Amino acid sequence: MIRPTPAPRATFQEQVLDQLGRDICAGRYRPGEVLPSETELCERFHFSRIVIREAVKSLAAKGMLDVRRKVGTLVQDPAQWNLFDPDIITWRTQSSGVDRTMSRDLMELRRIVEPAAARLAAQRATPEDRRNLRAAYDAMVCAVAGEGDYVAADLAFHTLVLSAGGNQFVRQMHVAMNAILRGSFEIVSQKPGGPAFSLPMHEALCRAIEQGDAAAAERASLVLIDQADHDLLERLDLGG
Amino acid sequence: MIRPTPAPRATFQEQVLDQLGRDICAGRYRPGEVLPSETELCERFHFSRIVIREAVKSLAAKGMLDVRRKVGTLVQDPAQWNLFDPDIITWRTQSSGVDRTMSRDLMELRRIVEPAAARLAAQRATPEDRRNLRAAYDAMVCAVAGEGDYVAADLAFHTLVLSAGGNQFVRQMHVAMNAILRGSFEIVSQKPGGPAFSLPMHEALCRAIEQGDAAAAERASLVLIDQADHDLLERLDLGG
DNA sequence: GGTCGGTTATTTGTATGACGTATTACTTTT
DNA sequence: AAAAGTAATACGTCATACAAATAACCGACC
Repeated sequence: MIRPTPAPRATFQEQVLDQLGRDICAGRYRPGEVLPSETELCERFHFSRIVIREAVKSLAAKGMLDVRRKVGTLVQDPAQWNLFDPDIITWRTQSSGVDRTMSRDLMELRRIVEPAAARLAAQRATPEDRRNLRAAYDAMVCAVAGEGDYVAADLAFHTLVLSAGGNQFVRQMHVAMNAILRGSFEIVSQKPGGPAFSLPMHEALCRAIEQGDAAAAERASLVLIDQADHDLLERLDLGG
Repeated sequence: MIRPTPAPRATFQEQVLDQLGRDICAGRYRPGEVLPSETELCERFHFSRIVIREAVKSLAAKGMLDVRRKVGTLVQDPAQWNLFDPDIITWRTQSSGVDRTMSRDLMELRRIVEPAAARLAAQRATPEDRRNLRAAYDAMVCAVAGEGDYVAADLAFHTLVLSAGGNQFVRQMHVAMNAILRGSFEIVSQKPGGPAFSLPMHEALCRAIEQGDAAAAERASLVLIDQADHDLLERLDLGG
């Protein structure tokens, strides 16, 4: 379901944006370097200046580039990038396959945010949130039974947990979180009995949020994270 | 030190970008609405299409707009915006003066992230990080003694705490965090003896990180947050 | 010799006019 | 009434030209 290349007939700007974004995330242009001049990029891509300029502007808006007259467009230090930007996350995960540092940072982020999000969800989830969460859990059960995509169902469940607390900044992190969750769930789904084993704790988390039990929700979330970290570290130590 | 209007001779695109960003954050264009067409915006701003288009592209890159052929450019739902984008944070804080929901969400975010960041900092800060942190604390002491800007010094200190853990995603949140910290510190700095009162707990946090005592760092951070929340809630209840 | 000041070259910024293209909405036909 | 065709519309792209900022160079003067 992932589309490695840009949509077949996206606009030219989108194609250039995607290519440059990938190039930078893959390190083909390094921080501090200057990109080729607009005219040179025009020649390379065989597009007009407008197309190149608007792509560059988009990357600058994401904090990846700093464009200055007479000097050119500089690649910014990754600390300046909008790391929660969905495009940047996509490019980074596709290019370097989520490098070791990013994996560690994302695992830490999850451990910091998800239990707190579960707490908030238990305290504040609306009836609709609770229904959606239960529906997402049911979809996971179906997936385990062979009906549907397990990884997608698990991702949807965790995204809902982040949303249900009603905190806009917590919800915003779901794209970044998905990057590490996906890796984790793919490992689980490849283990014989992996998905089935993870179901009970998801059920516990779902029930705790439904019943408004913040402490139980936080505990359940932490157990899931312990399991996931165990799986991921195993894979990382093997040089995955 | 805050510049309410765009820099006097910024490029035209930057002026338009800034104006449109402000307009959207202030609710003068609501989610789901379509912006005026490019030609109409040209007339309003008295700039050429290129200027308008590049400004719109930048906003689209930040997730605020969705531009479609034949239909126009739609204002996206705030859930789609890159809420951690520095520009968006600036526009939101300047336009609505940090509304109640945003304040609540930022306070929660701080309570979730900062104690964990303090933990990480205690565990992993480099010698340079520790020196910088101590220097920032010393600057706060000077500010309390009348030498310098207390709010700026306090902001710098907390930014360093977020950075010292070495987690790129945690560090990235410092701009959002500053939005709520600034409000908090301004209250403190207006209270007689407020800054002086807050110094000892900052010292404790600084020392805990220097000594690698993660639990103490987390505790100190939480105490500071309790104090800040108390101040902020007091102000909010007064309809601030 | 070194510093100051002006000149030049390079790179992005802006303007204009024209045409391409996707998509909605309307109209016509069956 | 449904389907097919058509027209209108708003963004997408191109080519060219010139403006403006600024880094780098060079010469004059102290």
